[in-house]
Amino acid sequence: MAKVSFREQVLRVREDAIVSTVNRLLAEKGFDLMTVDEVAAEVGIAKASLYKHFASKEELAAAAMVRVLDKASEFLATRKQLAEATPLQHLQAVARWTMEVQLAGEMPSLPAQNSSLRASLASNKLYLARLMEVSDQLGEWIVQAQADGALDKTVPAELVLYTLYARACDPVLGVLKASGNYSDERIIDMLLQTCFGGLLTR
Amino acid sequence: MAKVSFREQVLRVREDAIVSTVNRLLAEKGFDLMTVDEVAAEVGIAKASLYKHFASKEELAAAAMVRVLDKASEFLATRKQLAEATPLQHLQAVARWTMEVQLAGEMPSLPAQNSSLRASLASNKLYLARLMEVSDQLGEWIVQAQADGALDKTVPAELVLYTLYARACDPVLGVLKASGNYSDERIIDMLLQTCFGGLLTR
DNA sequence: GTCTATAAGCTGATAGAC
DNA sequence: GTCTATCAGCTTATAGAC
Repeated sequence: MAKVSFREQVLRVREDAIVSTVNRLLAEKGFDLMTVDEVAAEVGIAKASLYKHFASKEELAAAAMVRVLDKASEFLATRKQLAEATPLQHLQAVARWTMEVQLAGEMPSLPAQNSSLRASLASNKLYLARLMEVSDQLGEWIVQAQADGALDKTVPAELVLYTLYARACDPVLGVLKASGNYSDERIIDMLLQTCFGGLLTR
Repeated sequence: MAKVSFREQVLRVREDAIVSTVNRLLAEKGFDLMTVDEVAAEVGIAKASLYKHFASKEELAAAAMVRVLDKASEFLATRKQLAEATPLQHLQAVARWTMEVQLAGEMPSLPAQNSSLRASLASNKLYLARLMEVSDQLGEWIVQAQADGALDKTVPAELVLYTLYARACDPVLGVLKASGNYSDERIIDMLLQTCFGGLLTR
């Protein structure tokens, strides 16, 4: 019993090391340029051993996404404690947090559109479950923010949700950072402004 | 002389057929899932012949992007004839046009972030030249729209530009279309609203 | 000469033997 | 766990057809 538990713990620690490495490489180079050989080498195990833990390169990426979604869930939970904050403030805080993660180089960058990954993620139970968990919490705040008049009621709640997700992996962040003209904080402030306030003069 | 001209014309027609096929496949399946074998087969030429025209898979994609940018330039030119339209109306018309192209399944879908393509495009003279051409015209309208008070002056012009480009390949369009809840026109109207007007109540 | 067909080299993902 | 195939897909080389 204790032996099994210990073995399981070792496995969990190793998987954790794998996912950490994958997360970093995905943020650095993206899914295409990350090779499984590279992951195995950095973790310090054989490539075949990797495949004992994860059935495919796609599942590696999915595991990284699950971890990020878990971190997001944590963040949402801490926000929920703040009784004095409005739903809109929660949503803006989440958007800010996702951009901070991205600019910190900790957001896995996956091909958004058609790819082998898309199909794989769409049928990954664990990923979908975490995504729904996060979406449910965000959806709650979105509906509340629309009810209290902060968010535009003519925009469907699902579009608001997708828009927030899109900001979490917005390539514009990277372009602005690469230009070197703005601090990370300024980039995030500007993106929040265009996302919530739009491009038009208010 | 006439012989050379004829030969050149044949080459141009063939390249046109290649780029058309590549454009369609990129829109359908994306860069990753498009294979060079597939392109050659659909065009009806040998793969080796393909490599006479284009040196790599990346250059095939670049050629498709150049074509789209040319179409965009044409569109900008026709808009410029409309003397009575405001700069803001021009910008909104362009954003609408890019979304129409995307929903019509004619927008090449490339991996936005880190990939072999990114580096290749960044050093493709022809692509960069067309991109700059389009950006210059858009930049003119952006500056004018900010000057006449239509666009928010506190948003740097370059961020406005990047935001418009991002809308041209926004994955949110595809997600909304896949949901089946909205017509193409409604999707575009909503995206225009959130892009220019923001999520907040006005 | 240019296009075609074919095949072979290379890299990277995946599966199986040990 | 490692080591060793296998397979797919990009790229290049070779040889023959018009």
